[in-house]
Amino acid sequence: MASPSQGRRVTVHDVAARAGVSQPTASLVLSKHPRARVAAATRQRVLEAAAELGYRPNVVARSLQRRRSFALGIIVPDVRNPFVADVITGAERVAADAGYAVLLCDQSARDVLQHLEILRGRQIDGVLLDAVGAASLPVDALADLNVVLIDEPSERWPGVATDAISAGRLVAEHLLAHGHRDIAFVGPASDVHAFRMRERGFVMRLRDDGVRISSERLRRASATVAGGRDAMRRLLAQSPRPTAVFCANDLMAIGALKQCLTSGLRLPTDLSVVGCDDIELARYVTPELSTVAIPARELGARAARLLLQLIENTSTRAMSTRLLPVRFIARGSSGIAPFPGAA
Amino acid sequence: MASPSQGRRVTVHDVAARAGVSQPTASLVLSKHPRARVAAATRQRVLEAAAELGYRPNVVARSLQRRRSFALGIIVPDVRNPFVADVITGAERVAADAGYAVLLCDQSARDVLQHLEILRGRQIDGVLLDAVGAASLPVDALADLNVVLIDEPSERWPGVATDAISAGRLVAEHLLAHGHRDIAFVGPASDVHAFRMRERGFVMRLRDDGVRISSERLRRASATVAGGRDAMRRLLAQSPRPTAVFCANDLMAIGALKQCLTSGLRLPTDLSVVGCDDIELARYVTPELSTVAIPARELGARAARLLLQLIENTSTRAMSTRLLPVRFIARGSSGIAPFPGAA
DNA sequence: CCCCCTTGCCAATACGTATTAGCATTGCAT
DNA sequence: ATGCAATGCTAATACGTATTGGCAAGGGGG
Repeated sequence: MASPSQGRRVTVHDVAARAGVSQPTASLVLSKHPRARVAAATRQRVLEAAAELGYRPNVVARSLQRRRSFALGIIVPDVRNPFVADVITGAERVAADAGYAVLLCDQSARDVLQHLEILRGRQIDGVLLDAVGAASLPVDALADLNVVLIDEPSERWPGVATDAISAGRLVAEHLLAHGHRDIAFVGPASDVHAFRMRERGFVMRLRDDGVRISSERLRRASATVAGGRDAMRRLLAQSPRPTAVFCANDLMAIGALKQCLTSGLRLPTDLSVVGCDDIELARYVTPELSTVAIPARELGARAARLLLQLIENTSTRAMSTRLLPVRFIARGSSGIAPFPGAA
Repeated sequence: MASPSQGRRVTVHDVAARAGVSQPTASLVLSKHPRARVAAATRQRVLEAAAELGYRPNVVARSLQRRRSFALGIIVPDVRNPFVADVITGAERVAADAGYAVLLCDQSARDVLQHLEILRGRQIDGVLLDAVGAASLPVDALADLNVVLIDEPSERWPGVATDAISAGRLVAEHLLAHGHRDIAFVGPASDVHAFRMRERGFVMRLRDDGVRISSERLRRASATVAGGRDAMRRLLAQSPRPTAVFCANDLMAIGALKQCLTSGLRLPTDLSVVGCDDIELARYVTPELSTVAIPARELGARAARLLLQLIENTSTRAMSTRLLPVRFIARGSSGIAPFPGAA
């Protein structure tokens, strides 16, 4: 059994010695594909010795030799965003099942370029980039790295994304169908593709019906509850106020919704608020938040699978970024537009 | 400048060659304490060569030699819990500033023991265990590892914790002061210390005032919104129903609160609900959630700092688990007990 | 002027694993 | 018997860095 806590860990050499074979032979048995040229009896002895000594391979040494670390990095804007947490969960699960470790790289701790340098130094096998403005990175920032972009389609790197344009469009259609014409949008100023596309899909679909969003109604805010709250405060100070507001993610929407209640408005009677992501808590605010369901876990899981394929070169160079479908979910925070001139 | 993307990365040997010194000398300059015995001119040449070649040390090789990986593991129950995400954020920040990478180990991907084995194999320098029932682990599971327990005081391992007993007590005092006598508790069945202590502080303080929680009023549920919602559904099915409910964390409280609204109850008129953690969203549900503020970021940050001290042996064997203070926050979800017999 | 001590550098080795090339041994067909 | 291929193992080396011990050169005190 495992030796209690000897000062020194047990290595292949120890196993080899106990099994009465050379180190390479032990290594062959313990590391390689099972079809390696080793006699059955020998293999048996090595495996027994390893078990008896409680041998655990030293991944660091293995990494040095194989020039592979069996670890992935995942760079995210902020773990505290529930959507991001879901993506991470999906990715970590897949990575773990494949025997890979996950290095968490939060942009609130270091910026992207620093994270990338660190990951390079650690001989990381691949990197997942979630909602990083990859387009705005220096050209060679991702050079010679296995990279999968999450929610950011690109010609240059493979990725997995959601159908963000549709997300925006679905919200627009919902609001138009409920008679809204004076509509506001709240979104981050970032160059994150998913946010930009949600906005674009939204704006374009509205335009198709002759509805324009005035610059007053277009509010930039950080992608957090506080950001949504502040943006909504500004919107409510306008007269007349819009009859509907689309926030680019649920956190902002929840902040916006809260601000409405604080200001004494009733939802959806006085105003409709719609978010995007369908984080779990969207169902738990009052009124429940209308939103667009984005398969976050699935997104993370697929991204991780794609990255593993790239790493293991199983891929047929499948650079095609497939778009995961999204689905509008009508809940209580949105409804029929109030009679014009009510503000 | 950095070479674009040569097949081979630049090593100390390359730097040494370009600087016209031996590899050990280059290594000496590039790795060691600045007071190493190297002539100023030589050091200068090496540094220049390194800069010109864009040298980045290979952390894997360094780890093998130093038997240190400059990486920490953090084992958490679930990244998707906002409280946990906050802890992680605090810890990662400190780790990053000290040059350590963070391996995320979510129990939804692997169980604790597996994570620990993986971390061992990676020659991890230390492990943060957040809300893991460390007491229930096999005795030698943490042997020869640098470990800091988060929110789980122990004689055997150093840790950082919050004053969970006080958290429970404060809630009890709040409810008692508002005239509540028929009180329920919702908490997980887990052996996580913080949860147990919140419960104990709560129950004991109530008992001091002669208030007991009947077994009917003591609901076990998973520490999620869904768990809180279901538990509350059960409580509301009881007749009479309690006048106040304390949920062991905010997620459960938000679920419980939502269930009340769904059932047509008004808060806090008909029922008081109190949570614990003060996650950001507690302020954004309606009514706003009364809760106990727990300094999650600080918790993570301190834990990481303590762990780094252990690793670098700077510590004066400070095993004393200090309790971070907590603070009750009264918001709209709790108030004066309804007139007895209203249910 | 010699000795010793300091300073500055390098040769050799270690860390633990994986891989390559090659040496015996065996079995089989000629 | 003899050549040849397959089989089973090992010696040697590599991965990139850090460390140990020691060798030369220089400087100061006797």
